[in-house]
Amino acid sequence: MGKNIREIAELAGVSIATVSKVMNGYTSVSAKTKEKVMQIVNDTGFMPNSAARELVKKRSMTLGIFLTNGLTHPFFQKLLGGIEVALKEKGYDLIYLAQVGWTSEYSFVRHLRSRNVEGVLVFGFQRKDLNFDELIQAEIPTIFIDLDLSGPRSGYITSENRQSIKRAVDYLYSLNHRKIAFITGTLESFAGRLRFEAYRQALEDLGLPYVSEYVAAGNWEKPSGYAGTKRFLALDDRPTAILCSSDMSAIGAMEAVLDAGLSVPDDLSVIGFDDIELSQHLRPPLTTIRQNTFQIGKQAVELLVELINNPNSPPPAESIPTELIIRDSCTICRE
Amino acid sequence: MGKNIREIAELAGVSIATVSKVMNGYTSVSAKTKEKVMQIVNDTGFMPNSAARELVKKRSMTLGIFLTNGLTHPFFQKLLGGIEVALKEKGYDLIYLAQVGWTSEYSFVRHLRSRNVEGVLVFGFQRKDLNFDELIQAEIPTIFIDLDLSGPRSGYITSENRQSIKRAVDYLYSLNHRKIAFITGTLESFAGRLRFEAYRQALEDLGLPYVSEYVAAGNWEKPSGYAGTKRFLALDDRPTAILCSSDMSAIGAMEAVLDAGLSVPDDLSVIGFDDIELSQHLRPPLTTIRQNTFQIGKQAVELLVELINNPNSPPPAESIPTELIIRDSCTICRE
DNA sequence: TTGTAGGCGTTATCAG
DNA sequence: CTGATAACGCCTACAA
Repeated sequence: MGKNIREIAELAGVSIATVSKVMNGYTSVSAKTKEKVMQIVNDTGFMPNSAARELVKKRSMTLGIFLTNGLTHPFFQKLLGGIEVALKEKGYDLIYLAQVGWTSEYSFVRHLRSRNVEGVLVFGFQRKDLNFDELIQAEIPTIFIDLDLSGPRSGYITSENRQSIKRAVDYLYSLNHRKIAFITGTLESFAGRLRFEAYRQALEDLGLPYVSEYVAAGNWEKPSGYAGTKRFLALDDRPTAILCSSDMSAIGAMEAVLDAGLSVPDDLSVIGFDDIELSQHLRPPLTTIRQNTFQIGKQAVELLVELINNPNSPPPAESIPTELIIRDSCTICRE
Repeated sequence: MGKNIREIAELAGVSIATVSKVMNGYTSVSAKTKEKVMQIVNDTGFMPNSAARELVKKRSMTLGIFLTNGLTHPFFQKLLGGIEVALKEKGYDLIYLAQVGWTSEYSFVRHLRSRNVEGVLVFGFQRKDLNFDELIQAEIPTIFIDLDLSGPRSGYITSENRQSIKRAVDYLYSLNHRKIAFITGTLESFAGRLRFEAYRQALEDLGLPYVSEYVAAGNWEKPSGYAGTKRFLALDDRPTAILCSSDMSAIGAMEAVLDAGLSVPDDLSVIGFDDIELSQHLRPPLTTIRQNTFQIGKQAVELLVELINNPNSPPPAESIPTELIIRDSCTICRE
């Protein structure tokens, strides 16, 4: 069934070395022998055993992926799409290690090494989730997605959070809003912190006061948006717009407004962050900041491969631009 | 950095054979040497090179996965949860072969073999999509998910479509509905056909007539649900409930009802199939049939491993029960 | 242009 | 109980 290089060599009437040369595209093979070998190779469907090749070449053409389990967020889907495309381009396969657990005796890093994984993609984690030091210190090329970690052989990639938030605040401002509330994401996360900081900064840039009542701590999820908004609505001096750190929390915000007998956008404008599939189907369709998730995935792989091939390339720290998608959840403030 | 077995042997002052024996849990090693070796192993973080091991043992402890839309498949994430658990249990890793299309010169099967993949999970395909014969005939252990294909070394696993649909129809019936419309999934697909058949059967079981105007051919997607429902609404004798083959088409159905100035569930009850994340956030929250995706993933791996380890185990054909999640999109029919 | 042979890191057989 | 040593399938100097 599984033929090996020796059998191919025999069938073609040449030596093993010659077959190997043909398979690896060496030029020092006469056209005639090359053709003869290829003939056999195609007939038999021969393909070199990757384990054997790995052993001698010390390259597995395999990238590892390490993600939080159970994350069904649409964000990850698109990310994977981008990863896949780049994988094809670069000729790598992707292995998912059913880790025995990060801390166990057989650590993740050991597993990676044992599998000869050339590089790793990490996403869905927050800084405090795990001790990534071991991975970084192992100097296995690594790209963290949405997590600002780096080391001699690792770096990160993320959406341009700062600019995005600023643009959204500016947009609201241009719509005459002056009382802009904010619902944070998880503040333990890189993106959550950054977006919050950016909100404060954007306010300051516009000469708007920072009002702590206008900020609600959230966790990306819908209920936190709902709860925060409810609190905003109970204020004497209500905000006129709410900027949310995620679409899901924006959806919660919209529901809270609705449940209070008010309208989006007439009584309150709402902006989300992500542009998940659902957002365009909402009523009203949600104005939001679209992350170029596909691009993030694609570049993550490209950066990783660069890191692999170039041992002294500096730790990457890439930001991917976002886009403000204007739909119908914001309107001019008439106050 | 990456120590090999020889260095471990030297450090421990034993032969490589002994180290190997310790690593593989042989009993023919004295407690003392074993301890000494383990000491070094733990200190150095040594783990045998899997490529070398693979070469001699002819087992890669690797399972492959093959998905329709690649990594982007919507259910992949959910499936992965279950897969991961079983993977851990069984000690396998999962590899995604990105560098190859099904039809290319270097076929999928060749890649699988070259990578020494022990078994494959196939997901998201319809029968006509590809010629799976090559895979089946290659006798590489395979589990098809939601596709009723099998061979000497392959079988399938799926949700219990029949029962699920029957339960939904019965539920509608218990709510006094007698005119129950149906939006099909792609009829080329295994699940699509089965669900449709089950709908007819359920009607018959209840002594309800089959009305062809109450059936719209869909393709799982939202627009097909929208279009079908629009047609239903134009009927003189409108149905009072719509059973959809997927949540997405149910969402389309709900929108069509809304756009017609009617209400769900007061004017029309709607049921979906899948219980995607989005469904609980709809207004009204969608009553739907939840697939136990986790369990499917988990069992798929378990069946596969069984197939791998037991060459003459019969082709599996497993059905995983579903659950009717009752939310607010159905109500009692007052006609 | 072709072939020979050593070595990649392990496991497994078989003597000691 | 321990240790040589021959595979495993392939790549790559080096020799012919």
